[in-house]
Amino acid sequence: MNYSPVLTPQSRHLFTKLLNYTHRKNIPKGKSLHAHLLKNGVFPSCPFLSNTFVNFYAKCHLFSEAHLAFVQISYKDTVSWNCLINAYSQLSLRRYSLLALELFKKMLQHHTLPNSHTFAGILSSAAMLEDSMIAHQAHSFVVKLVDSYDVFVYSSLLNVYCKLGNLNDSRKLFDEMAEKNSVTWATMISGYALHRLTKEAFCLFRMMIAGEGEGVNEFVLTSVLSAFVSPEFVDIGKQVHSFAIKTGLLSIVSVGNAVVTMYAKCESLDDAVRAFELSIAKNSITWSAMITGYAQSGNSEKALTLFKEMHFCGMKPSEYTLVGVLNACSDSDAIYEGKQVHGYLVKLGFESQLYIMTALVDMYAKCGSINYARKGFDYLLEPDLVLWTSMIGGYVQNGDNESAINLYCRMQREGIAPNELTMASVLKACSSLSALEQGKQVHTHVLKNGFSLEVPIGSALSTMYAKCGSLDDGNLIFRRMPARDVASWNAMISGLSQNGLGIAALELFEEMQLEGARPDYVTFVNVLSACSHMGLVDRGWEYFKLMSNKFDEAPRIEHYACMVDILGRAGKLYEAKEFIESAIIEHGLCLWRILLSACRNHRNYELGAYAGEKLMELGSQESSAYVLLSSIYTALGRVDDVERVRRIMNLRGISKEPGCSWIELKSQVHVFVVGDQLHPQIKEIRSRLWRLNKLMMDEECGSILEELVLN
DNA sequence: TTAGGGTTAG
Repeated sequence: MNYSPVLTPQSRHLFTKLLNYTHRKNIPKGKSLHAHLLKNGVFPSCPFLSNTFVNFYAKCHLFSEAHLAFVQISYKDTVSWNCLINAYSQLSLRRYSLLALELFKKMLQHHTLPNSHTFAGILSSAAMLEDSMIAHQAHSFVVKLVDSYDVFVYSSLLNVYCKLGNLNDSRKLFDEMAEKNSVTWATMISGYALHRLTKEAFCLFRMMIAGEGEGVNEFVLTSVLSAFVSPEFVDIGKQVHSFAIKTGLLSIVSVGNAVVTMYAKCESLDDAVRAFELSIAKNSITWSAMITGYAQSGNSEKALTLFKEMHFCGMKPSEYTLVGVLNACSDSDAIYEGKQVHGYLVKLGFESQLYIMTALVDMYAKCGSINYARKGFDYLLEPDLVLWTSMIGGYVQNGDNESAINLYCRMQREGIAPNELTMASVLKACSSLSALEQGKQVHTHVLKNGFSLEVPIGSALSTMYAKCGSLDDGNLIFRRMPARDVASWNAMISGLSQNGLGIAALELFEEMQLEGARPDYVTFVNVLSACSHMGLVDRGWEYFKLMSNKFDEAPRIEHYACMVDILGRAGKLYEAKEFIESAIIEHGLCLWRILLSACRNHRNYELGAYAGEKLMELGSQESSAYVLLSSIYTALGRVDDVERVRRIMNLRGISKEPGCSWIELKSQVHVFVVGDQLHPQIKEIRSRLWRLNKLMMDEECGSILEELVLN
């Protein structure tokens, strides 16, 4: 219906007032005016004013009142619908975007023709929901109904295609747009930034400033700065920073925040700190950006200190700040501080917030308090996929692989689709349990969900098969992976080595180098461990030296341990002792422990006693070391020393933990603890073991037998 | 003289 409003001077006065109340979100005054007009019967006859009231309530987020005012309009026009649709769209929240789309459908059912204002809102809801069907449908409407010069609608279209990842469509639209303004430029630049097309984003920014920088505002600057997320872009980031200083735009707080974030992401922490300190107007985002910057660069303590400072400055933390600081606690194993932050955020009423709960669960899991993590998980009635994945990953990190798999099964029963990280964690749980059947089932889920063999799924799958002893399957997956990261190589090398195929493991390491992949410290642990299993002393030395000479990797305790193991297994016990004593590394405990075992295996009790005494001197807490030492003294007939070792063990409160082992057969896990008789077939198993032992004895595998009997 | 688009912290 066409209606040309004719307002009396008095109505115009009231209307101006209402606009003012809407702008200021002055709810009491607006409501009182509404009541006044209703009482005097002025306004039902004037749709123009009615729409303005719908708009007033909607903009003040009083949606029930807005709806009431809306249904009371006898002749709803396009504007009446637009007021509600756009108020919902502007909230940028999923459920409100869905409501906006619902309203749009009803609008069409009521035969009300949408216009450019409608599409601006509908397209931003489609962008929020990343709904490509709605975007395309709206686009066809736009072509039919909207003037191609309408910069609002076309910027909105540009935005939705950017959010959907159709950057080529967006750019085509951008180039074809007859009229562009700063919003159009900012949208296109942020689209590139969002999809990590840094060069394209910067190129567009330069095109914009080549036109003498007209229209460059805080939105354009924050968009382009958000594209610089790794160290190689810090120089162009600095250029944009200088531009912001020259144009005076740096005084706008969002620009300052984007500069701090940019330097932090580019790992120029000093520059980030300087930008933070020079910020005149800091808001909660500025503090969050710096705290997160510290946390992500491993400076957890500084992150925590800054969080305290923020509190003293009277600045209230936002959910982002809290997530940042909780991550800092996780990374530095700061459970005490983490609990304090937990108490604080409960006080602030943030405990039901999903991202915060995810960070809390993550923090407790990483700090080893898996039960607290689970409590947090259970607190939220509707955990999202990230939270499920964090909890499952938390169990895996804490070695509770059964709980990880159980939770994954529950997640499936509840119909929640996993993502790559969920699958990788569950596969890791299967690997650790050597649960091949379970692992195969998870593999079918990987296929069903259509995940590709890229990292991390590909490497988790090949690791699972390799660790469960299915080396052919592991290798098949490994070879089919489109690209392999160092972890994938490591997993396969370690799988081969652990399954007695040391030579194949070393060949794979050579292949890795030929392909130009750079080994890391884990690779060398695997390679050295393969040498150890194969008894390859010279190659062991060769790789140990290669690590620092060619790859600039300083040997860590694990590598020293492998070398002691190599020498020990080969019976080069005195060479091993000298190696330990000349090692430039602290925490020699585990090195002496390995030597002690080697001495026991080679029956060199004198040197074994020397290693054992070193362990006691260093305060070893490992019960097996004391047990071994006392059995060596027993063999040497040194009864007093046996008694001394036992006394020290008691004094230090060290008791022997029972050994435990398990195997999965036909989807059932069989567990064995030293000395238990619980397994239904225990007699049969023991008798078979003794027969095996006898066979090995006949094959002169004396040391292996001794190991079996002693453990 | 009612209704519209884009940014920074997880």
